[in-house]
Amino acid sequence: MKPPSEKSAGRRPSRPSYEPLQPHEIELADFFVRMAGILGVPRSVAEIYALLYISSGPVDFDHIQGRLGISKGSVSQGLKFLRDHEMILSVKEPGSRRERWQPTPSLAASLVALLRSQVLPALEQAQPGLQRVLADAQARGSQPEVIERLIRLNRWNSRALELAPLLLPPPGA
Amino acid sequence: MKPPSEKSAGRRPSRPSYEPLQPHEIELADFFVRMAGILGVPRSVAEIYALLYISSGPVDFDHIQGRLGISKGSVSQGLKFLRDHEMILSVKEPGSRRERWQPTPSLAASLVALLRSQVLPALEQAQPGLQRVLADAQARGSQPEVIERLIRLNRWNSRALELAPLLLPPPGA
DNA sequence: GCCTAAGTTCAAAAATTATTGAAACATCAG
DNA sequence: CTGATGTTTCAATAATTTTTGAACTTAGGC
Repeated sequence: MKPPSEKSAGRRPSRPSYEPLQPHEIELADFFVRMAGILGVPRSVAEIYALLYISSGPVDFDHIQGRLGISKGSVSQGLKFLRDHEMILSVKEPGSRRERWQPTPSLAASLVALLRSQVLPALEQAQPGLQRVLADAQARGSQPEVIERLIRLNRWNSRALELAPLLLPPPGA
Repeated sequence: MKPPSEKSAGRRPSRPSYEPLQPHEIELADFFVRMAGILGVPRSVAEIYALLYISSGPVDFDHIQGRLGISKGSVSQGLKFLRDHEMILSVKEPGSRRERWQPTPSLAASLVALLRSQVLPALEQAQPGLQRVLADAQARGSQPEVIERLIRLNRWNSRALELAPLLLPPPGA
């Protein structure tokens, strides 16, 4: 059913063969997967983050692929996502091209950044449109109730855009 | 290309034929669709909400189906979702079985409720698991760094659960 | 109490999103 | 330079989610 003697043996590990996640690691991964799901972040990305989160010290590409049992492509894309959202950091070793990854210090900051990156563009892009919708409704003499709703929506949008930069400035700070 | 005289004519509208969304309505719908997308709420649900939001007075089932050009099933499921999350209210007319729908007064409250309904169950279910993961890590003498992370994660979870009821009490208030 | 309008359900189809893996690319140790 | 290692890309496939529509249920007007 499976090729014998996968783990021990003093041979050079040309294809190292990684252990699958342990029960306690799976538990944590499930938690991250669920939370990520709420924001539409794919399972594989959450699993990668969970693995880094519960590992002592930085983890490299092949370990991630091996322990999670996912493809190179998924690992690459998952790391890209986490990198882009500043949720992980790479630690370069001296004599090796290999990158090793660990979570950024603050999960809270990571989450805020992630939310920002999803919500802000939507708010920004919507701004002119929403104003137009309101003007339109006023021009065509819609019911006061509708006008009132649209005014509130515009106010919300503006306030959110004003507040956003305070939450976490885009570059450094 | 299209059957002539769809709109006027004094005939009884046995199959009323509804207008598709106007440009300004589409604009608003797009906004809601994008925002909903962030939380994984389907397009059709967001569209229904947008239609109610921009309409003067309550809207009935057939209007929703007609104006959005979607199936009965989608309308039914969409309304169920919005009902379940207390985002819409029905207004019953006297001599008719037909229900007519309008948004609840506060979109803000609706959003908070929606978030709650997604996040809370995840936090609650995770609680014992996360505690177990931490205990496990301590038992097996993991790196202090990992232990520290897991402690913070547990604290977060607990605090979120404590704070949640304050945000919006489940029944009335 | 029927009978029909109003709405729901749910299995199948369509649409969307995530994952894979092979080929292309980039980088740096030698 | 060069070659092998480490990573990315992306078209194809797999998995998941959403929508449809026809059959079913329910409620209330007559």
